[in-house]
Amino acid sequence: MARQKTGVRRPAVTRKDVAEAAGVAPSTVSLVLNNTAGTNIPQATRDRVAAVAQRLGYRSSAIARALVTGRTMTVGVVIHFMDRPFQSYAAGVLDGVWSALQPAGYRMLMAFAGPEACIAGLFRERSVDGVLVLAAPVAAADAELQEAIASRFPAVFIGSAPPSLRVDYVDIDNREAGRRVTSMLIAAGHRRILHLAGPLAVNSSAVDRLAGHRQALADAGIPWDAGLLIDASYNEAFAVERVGAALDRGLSFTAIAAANQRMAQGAVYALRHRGRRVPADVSVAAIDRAAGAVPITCLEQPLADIGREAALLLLQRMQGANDAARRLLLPCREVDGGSVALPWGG
Amino acid sequence: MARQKTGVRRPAVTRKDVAEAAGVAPSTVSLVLNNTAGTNIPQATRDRVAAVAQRLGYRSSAIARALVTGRTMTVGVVIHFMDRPFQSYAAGVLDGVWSALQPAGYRMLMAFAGPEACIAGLFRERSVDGVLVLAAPVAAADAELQEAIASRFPAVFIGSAPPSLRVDYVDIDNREAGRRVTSMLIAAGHRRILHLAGPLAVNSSAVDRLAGHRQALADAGIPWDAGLLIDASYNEAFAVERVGAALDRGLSFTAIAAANQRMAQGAVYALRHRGRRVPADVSVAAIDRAAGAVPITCLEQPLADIGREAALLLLQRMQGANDAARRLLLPCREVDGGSVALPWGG
DNA sequence: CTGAAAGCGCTAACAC
DNA sequence: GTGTTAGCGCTTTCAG
Repeated sequence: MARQKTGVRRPAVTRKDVAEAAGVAPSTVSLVLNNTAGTNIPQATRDRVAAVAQRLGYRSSAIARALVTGRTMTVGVVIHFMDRPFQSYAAGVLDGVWSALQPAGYRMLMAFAGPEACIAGLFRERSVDGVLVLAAPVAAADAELQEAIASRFPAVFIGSAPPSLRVDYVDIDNREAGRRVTSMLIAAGHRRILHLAGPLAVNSSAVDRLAGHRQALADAGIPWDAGLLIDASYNEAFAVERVGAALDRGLSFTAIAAANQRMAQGAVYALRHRGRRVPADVSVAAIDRAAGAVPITCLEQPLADIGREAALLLLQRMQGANDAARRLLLPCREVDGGSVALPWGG
Repeated sequence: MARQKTGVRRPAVTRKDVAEAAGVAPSTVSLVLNNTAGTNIPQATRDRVAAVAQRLGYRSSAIARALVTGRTMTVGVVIHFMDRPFQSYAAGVLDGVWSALQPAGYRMLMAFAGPEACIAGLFRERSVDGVLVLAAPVAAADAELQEAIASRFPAVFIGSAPPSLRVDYVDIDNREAGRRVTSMLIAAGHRRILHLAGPLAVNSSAVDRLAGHRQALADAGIPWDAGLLIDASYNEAFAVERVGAALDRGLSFTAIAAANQRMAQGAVYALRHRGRRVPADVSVAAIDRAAGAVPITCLEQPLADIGREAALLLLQRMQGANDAARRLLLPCREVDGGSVALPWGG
C-alpha cells in the first residue's frame, strides 16, 4: 500500500487527473506544462490543459520529476560551526547563496553536521545536485569526501578549504586581510600588538590571518613575540576570558588585532571591565563587521558576494563545467569604527 | 536518455549492482539494508549483502525511496523576514529545529520567499512532508495557503501566526513579555516610558507586545500617551533614526521599553550619540537577548526550545496526529544587563 | 498533432 | 527463505 500517505490528507492531484479532466493523454499534459520544444500542440489544447491544471491546482511532483530527470534541482548546504550554526557569517553568506540559487530554480537543503557525513549522505543518496560547504574544518578529508570530490561531485567550499583537497574555494584573502588589519594598527604607531587568533587547529582562515599578521610585523621590522599571540576560538566568551587573563597578569600591549569581530567584541568587553578605554588606552581592529555591536574599525567581508559567487560557480559545475578547481578570493572593505588611535604616550 | 546525469560523474551504484555482486535478488538487498521485519533471511546472506553494499558505497536513492513511500523525510522551513534572512532569531530557532529533526531522520529544505509562495510550492510539488513557518506576516493567508492548511498539510507556525488561520503555533507569550518588560521599568520607578514597537502592520508579535506594554501601564494606573509610541521595524537602523528624532525634538521620557533587542541597541546608540547615559539618564529594557552587544536588561526568548517544540509538534502532525490546532507559549527568562536604574531625579 | 510505452530506482506484497 | 512483480508520478522517445 504505497498509496496511504500520511494522515488523512487528500491524495495529491496527478498529471492523470488533469489529463482526464481536460480530455487529453497524460503525456500531453507534461508537454504543455513543460512547454516542451518541438511539439505542435494547438493553442486551443494548450489553453484548455493550462486552465484545467490551474483549476485543479496541479504541479508536477518534484520527486517523480527528479527520479526521471536525474536532477533534484536542490543544492545541499553544509554548515559546520564549532558553536551554534547560523551565526552572522552563515547568515550573510546564505543571503548571497539564495540570491543566486533562487532565480536558477534551485532549492537549498541544509545540513549542520560535519562535511564528511553530510556530503557522503547527500552525495550517496543522490538527494542534491551539488553542495556548498561552509567553514569546513581543516581536518575534513575522510575517504568518502575524497571519493565524492574525486568523482567530480559538484562541491564548492566557502570560507575554508581542507588543504589536502583540490576543490573549488571562495573566500576573502585571509592572509591579506590579516596583514591589513595589523598594518592599520602599525600605521597608527603601534608596535606591541596582541593578536587574537581563531582556532588554528580547526580553521584554515585562522592560520592564514595569523600569517598575515606576522607578515605585517615583519614588513614593519617588528620582531615576532609569541607572548602576544592568543589562540582563541572565533567566539566572544573565549576572548573575554583570555584577554582578561592577559591583562590581569600584566601583559603589556597598546593594540589588539583580532582575527574576527566577535573576539574583538569580547576583548573590548574585557578591557572596559578593567577600566581600560578603547581606543584611548588600547586600539582595536578586526576582520568582520558586526551589526549593532560596539563599533570597531574593521575589514568587512563581502559576505553576500562570497555566497553569490560560490553559488554561481556551483551552478556552472552542476551544468558540467569540468575545468580545474578554482580559487576565488574577494576583497574586503575597510570600515572605520573609531576604535584605532595613537598608542598611549606615543 | 534519462541516464545522462550531469557532467561526467560516474553513474551511481544501484541496488541492482549490489544484488549482482552479492549474488542475490535486488529485493533481498532492500530487505537486508532496511532491516525489514518479518523476513527470515539467514545471517550469512545478510552479512554478505551488507559487506558488498559497504564495499560499493551503496546507499538507496532518497528520491526513489520518496517516490515509492510517499514520504520525503524532509521538512520545509519558510523564513520570511523583512530584512535579511538568518538573523539571530532564525539562528536560535533553527538550532532547536535541527536538534529535533536530525535524530528523527528528517532533512531541512529552506525557502526565504513569502509563506504563500513557498508553502504552495513545497506542498503542491510534494517535496516536503510538512513545513515550519517562521515569522509569517499577519497578512499571509492567500488561497493556496488556506487550502494547504485546510487539507491538513502539516504546518507549524513559529513566532507569528496569521490571525485568520487556525494553525499550530509555537512562540513566547508576546503579550505577557511586553507586559513584563514595561513592568520592570515601572517597578524601578519610571512613568514616562517610550515604547519601541515592532512593525505593527506586519508582525502579530509586535502588536501583542504593544498590548502587553499598555496593559502594564494600565495596571500601574499610568495613562496612555500615544506620543510615547514609536512604530519601528524590529531593526536597528530604524530605531537609531526614530529615537534620535524623538530626542532631538525634545521628547521627554526616562525609560525605553523595546519590543526587541535590536531596536534597543539602536536606541542606546542614539542616546549615547547625544550624550545621554544608560542607565543613568535613561533606562532601557527589551525583549530578546543579543549576544555580544551592549548588555541590556531583557527577557530572553528560549529560541532553541521554541524551535525544538515546533519541530516535535510537526513530527507528530506528520505522523498523523489530527487533533485541533495547538498553541504553545513558552516562558521567557529575565536577564539583568544593568541597563535599568531609578529614573533621573526619581 | 496526439497517445502509448519504456523506464528512473526503489519498496512491499506475493508467489515460488 | 528468496525471487518476481507491480506500481510510485513523471519525462521522453516513438508510433499512430
